[in-house]
Amino acid sequence: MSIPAVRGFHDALPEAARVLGRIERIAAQVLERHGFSEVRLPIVERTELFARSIGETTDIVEKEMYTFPDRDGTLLTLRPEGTAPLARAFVEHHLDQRDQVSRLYYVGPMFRHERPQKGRLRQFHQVGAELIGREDPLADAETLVCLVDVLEAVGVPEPRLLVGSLGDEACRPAYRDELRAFGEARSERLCGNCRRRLDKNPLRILDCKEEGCREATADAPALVDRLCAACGEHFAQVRALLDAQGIAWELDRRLVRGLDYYVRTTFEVTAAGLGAQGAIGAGGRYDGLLAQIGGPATSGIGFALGVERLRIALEAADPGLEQRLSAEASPTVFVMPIGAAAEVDALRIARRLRAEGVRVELGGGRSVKSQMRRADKLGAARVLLIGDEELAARRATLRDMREKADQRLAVDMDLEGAALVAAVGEAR
RNA sequence: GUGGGUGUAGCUCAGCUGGCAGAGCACCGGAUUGUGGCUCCGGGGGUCGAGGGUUCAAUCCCCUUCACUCACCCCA
Repeated sequence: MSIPAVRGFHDALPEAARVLGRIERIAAQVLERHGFSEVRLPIVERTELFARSIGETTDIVEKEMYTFPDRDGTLLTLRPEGTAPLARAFVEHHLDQRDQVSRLYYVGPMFRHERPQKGRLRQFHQVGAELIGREDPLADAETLVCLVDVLEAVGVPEPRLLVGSLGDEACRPAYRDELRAFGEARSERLCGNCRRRLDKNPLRILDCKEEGCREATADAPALVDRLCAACGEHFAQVRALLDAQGIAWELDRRLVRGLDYYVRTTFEVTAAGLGAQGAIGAGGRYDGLLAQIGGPATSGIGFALGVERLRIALEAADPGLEQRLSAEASPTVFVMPIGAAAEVDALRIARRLRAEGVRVELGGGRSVKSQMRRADKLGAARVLLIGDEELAARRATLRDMREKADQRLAVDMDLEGAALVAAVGEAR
């Protein structure tokens, strides 16, 4: 291989890109329907934005960021997630002055320097939606409903929605201390990793997949049982709203998120077929984030979906999806010039058909046989053949590729618009 | 960052205990001069991931390295 792509940075060739594009398009449609507007934000931000918002001690900031100095020495980072940049733009442009409530979404690449594996790339794409300016439970419920709507429209089979609450500054610190004490009391049963976590981020021991740790923490106190009155009430209302809508969700008593800015409601969606990476989307409430980066004391909640992971989930459940979408992209008409003299008319007719919305592939160059093979391979429904005979008569030969008999119908080469489409399309 | 698996044609892979590198599919051309699919015939294509070592001889054995992949960690 000459110059390979960078590790973890994948090319999406037409077949894959079609599926990815469809996912993004459908998601965007649903979000627009929910009142969200798209924003396009930079891929590069100052490193301090992520350090301050995501949290200095999170895995993302500690070891997963693509960080490099700009020419003047400013530390820049390829965005590892979308919420912090959006919050930055929100603050920078004083969007809170424009409207009490903002609903914004984005689609684009994110970068994390992790070891690649199934469903995990160093450059991947997310569709994210953020509802800023509302702190009432209805906003949480509405965001979750939106997430469910997107998943349904995209066609994710049997998603599992896990919802939990992380409490806030009023109740989490006390719980953290309690959990640390709980863990230290039985630290001999925890794995080395978890022992280390006890000090820095005790909540993580709940997330460990080690059998021993799971057993040791099975009866650990749960944050959802230690919420302060305000958080407890908020969560109860969110749950009630979800239930009233018949949304299928599961309480995750030990849901932990890898970003420090989350408070109260957090959630995660998983789907089958993703190997060890089950999550296709996640999100939560981040009431302190905007103030933390120098903005107004405005609350927000949002989610992000992993586009590549959605694709894996979709294709795991429907292996024929890629092929079907490719077939749909086949040209309807293959315009085939035979000889240089026919090229002018072939190109013109192709343009006329396309102007009417017909998918047209223009052939050319090679023998009739090889052009026919190509038309067949592309899945063209009809071939419009233009050679010397046709030029002389000003009538192109039309062949329906589904017919086996060698029938030949003539199409007036000087037709335009709907008449041309009718002549080509109605011939059988 | 750690561990396992795998690197042979564009793709999927075969190649027994070292002895000149193969198949299927794909691609290109032909089988009536301007008509596809099925069939038949032919063709182009390979530094056997890279570097080093052992050997008369290495795709095969040894070392190193790189890549891909799965898993851990963590996450979309």
